[in-house]
Amino acid sequence: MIRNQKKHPIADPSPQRLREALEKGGCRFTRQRVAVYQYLASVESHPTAEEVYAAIRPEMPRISLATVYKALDALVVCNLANKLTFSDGPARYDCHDEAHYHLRCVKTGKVCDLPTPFDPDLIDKLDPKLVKSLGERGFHVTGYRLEVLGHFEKT
Amino acid sequence: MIRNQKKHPIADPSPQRLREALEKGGCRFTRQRVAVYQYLASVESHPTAEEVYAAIRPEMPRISLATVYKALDALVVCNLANKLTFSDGPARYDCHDEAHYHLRCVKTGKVCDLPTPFDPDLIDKLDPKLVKSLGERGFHVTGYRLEVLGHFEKT
DNA sequence: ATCGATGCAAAGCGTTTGCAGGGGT
DNA sequence: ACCCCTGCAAACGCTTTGCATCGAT
Repeated sequence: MIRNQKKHPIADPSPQRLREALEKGGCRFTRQRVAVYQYLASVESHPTAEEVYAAIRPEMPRISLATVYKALDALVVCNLANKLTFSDGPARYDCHDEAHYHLRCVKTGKVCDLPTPFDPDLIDKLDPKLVKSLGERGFHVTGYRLEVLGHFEKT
Repeated sequence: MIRNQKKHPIADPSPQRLREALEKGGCRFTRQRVAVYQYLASVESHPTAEEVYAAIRPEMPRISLATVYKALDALVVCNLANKLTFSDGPARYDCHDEAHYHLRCVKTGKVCDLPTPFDPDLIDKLDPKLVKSLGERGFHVTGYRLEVLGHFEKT
């Protein structure tokens, strides 16, 4: 049984909750992180760091792309966001509260969520001994990630 | 049912078969591609382009890294190899015929194969209507990827 | 006051591309 | 002879880093 499958209890974009979660993770509460987090919470898509940067700049013109990367890292560390990283192209981020599967277009790199219910025990169903045997070797399984790959018929 | 889940019918490193597969894919048969392919077929690991380059250089000192990348691309195009891309770190290649799952350490980014048998029909088992309903929307599913995530107990 | 975070620029890494010359068909 | 492939170097895209300053605690 996989415990601690990534969940994101705080999809609420309110700064108070963000503050608590950042502090719990040992990170400071800053304007830049509020902006990044609120943007992430406001969109359905899974934006890249560049897209977050472009979206935030109009209201915060002096923010740097490096800061966006660092803010996104902080959110991931504090378990406020996911970094989706097993594809070509730039990493994408989300801060939704339910674990879910993703659909990725191998031609454009775009990602969207699948409606399929997430099964926290899928790994055990695939291989009932796996998590235990990895544990015996010192590897602690915290979750898994599944992407369905394909493309739209027309080029 | 997912069709064309990556299979590699030609794991045989013989140049004759390589030649046929390259020609079928519209690619020329060259010494460099033979070297890359034979090295890939000779190892258990999933080497990076750099590793292939380093392994081949002693016997072919004038080969360039760019050529290794292009040769690997040609093998992938001709369905002779797989390209495995993970977020952190370089792409890795294999030319074995079995798809498999991966284990990734969220702290170090290291990836290794899992012994768990690959189930080509997993998506249908998770959600029997998904592939069909995506097809009706013009999305052609070609495969899926699954990574088990975690870390070693001690940092 | 402390020490992490910011913003800028520059470097880093893996990969791709432009081009002149070489090699497969 | 054709045109793809090679090898070199330079550029590329994404991300991280070094450093002086700023700002949250």
